[in-house]
Amino acid sequence: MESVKAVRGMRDLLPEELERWQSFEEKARQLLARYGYQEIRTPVVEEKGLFERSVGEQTDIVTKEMYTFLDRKGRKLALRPEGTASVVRAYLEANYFQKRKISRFWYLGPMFRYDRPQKGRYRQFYQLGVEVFGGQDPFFDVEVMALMFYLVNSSGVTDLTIHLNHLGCAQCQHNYLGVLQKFVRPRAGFLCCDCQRRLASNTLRIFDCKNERCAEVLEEAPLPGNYLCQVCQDRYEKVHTGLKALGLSVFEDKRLVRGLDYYTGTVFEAMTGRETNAVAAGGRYDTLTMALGGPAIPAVGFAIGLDRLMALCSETSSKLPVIRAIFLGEEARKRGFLLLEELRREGLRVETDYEERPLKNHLQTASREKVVWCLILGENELNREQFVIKNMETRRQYEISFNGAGQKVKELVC
RNA sequence: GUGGGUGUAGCUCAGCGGUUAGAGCGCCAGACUGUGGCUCUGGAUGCCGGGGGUUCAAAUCCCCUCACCCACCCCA
Repeated sequence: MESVKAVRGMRDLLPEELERWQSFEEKARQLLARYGYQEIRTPVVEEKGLFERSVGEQTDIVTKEMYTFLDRKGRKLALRPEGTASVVRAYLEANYFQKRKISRFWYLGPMFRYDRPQKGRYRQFYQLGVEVFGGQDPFFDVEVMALMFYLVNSSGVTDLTIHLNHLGCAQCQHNYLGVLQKFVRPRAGFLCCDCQRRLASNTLRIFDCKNERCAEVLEEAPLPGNYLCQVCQDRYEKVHTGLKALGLSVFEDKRLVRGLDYYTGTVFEAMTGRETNAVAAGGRYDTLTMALGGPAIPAVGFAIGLDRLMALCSETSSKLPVIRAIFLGEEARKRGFLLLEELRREGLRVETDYEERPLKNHLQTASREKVVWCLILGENELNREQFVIKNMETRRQYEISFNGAGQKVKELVC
């Protein structure tokens, strides 16, 4: 019979790998708490329309990468392809904008996109994201980027550069698009077919094209940064100097644009030396709350691609030392079982296979599995009301009496 | 969605029309009855990814399919 396998693009996170994830998540939670961010959990399933209205009806994400389906009542639903839309929806639905001036949220969870699977790209992937609502000041942008920087840093990936650009407010964007189209239209014939398509649907994205001829054509093209109004220009300057003041590595990338429609103003990506893909990215989206039927609330946020980040870092977690218990004889086994419970209550990690095998055999197994501490309990020890703790690396042994065993073992191994 | 590569033992891979499909590592047993990593001896391994075809004969050639990897695309 054919065996059942994980669905294409989906994968199991097995314990060995999860250790890295959990260790990172622990540090991330602490960091986020210190910046005053609160966790929010939104459903994996949303109305399809939510993403059409936020991510953008013409974007690839919405037109060809969403998992959509009808439920039994014929509702058009979708597995979320990203996190921001849901958080904005929840923020509006819970009326946070009436309760307090500034709201800071973070989330972590699976997102779904029907992409072709590749390294660091899965159909179910994980993002840790951050969103701030109610703040217009450029310091919010800086705060959020600093947080992104330090979060990524805490994973052990330290060769980070923030690529920074500013797309301008709605008015700047409108003005600039006119200029850009006037420039590109006469040269459209020289662009690749992907870019021809982008021209109509998502003009800004032509700057992302890696095709050499397109790059050549766009060499002379007007850039969004040069068509900013005075207010946007000032804001951009403040963001840039703010990041520099923190000593973060920043690269001003005048050609940086983003794939989601909702970005306005500041946009940024976290790049590492080893990867061409960004490991985290985000930006300001001051008009999104309105697009989803709410009041105008300025907001800024980012998301970290955890699958990519975890593939990059070699996190070493400080785990509890493992104590492997070995019992010789039935009496020792019975008494030992109680001893293990006692040690666990002290917070120690102890395990055993309960098997009746020669001591040599047990030690060999432990040695192969790189277990550092063995607990040995046989008749000899039982008669003296004690047991043996052996360090497999130094080969030293310690005799410990049952009385107050937990504390003594703890001192020894921790 | 487009193009290319790879699927053989638990792992890394060799075999590329012709005996019963191999190596290294790992695994199991023994030498060695309460003290391990070394050594020696012996042992088990497999729908050769799946389906179809060509052939006297297919892991090997052809077609289809599935999965993984790489690049594009997309994006974090």
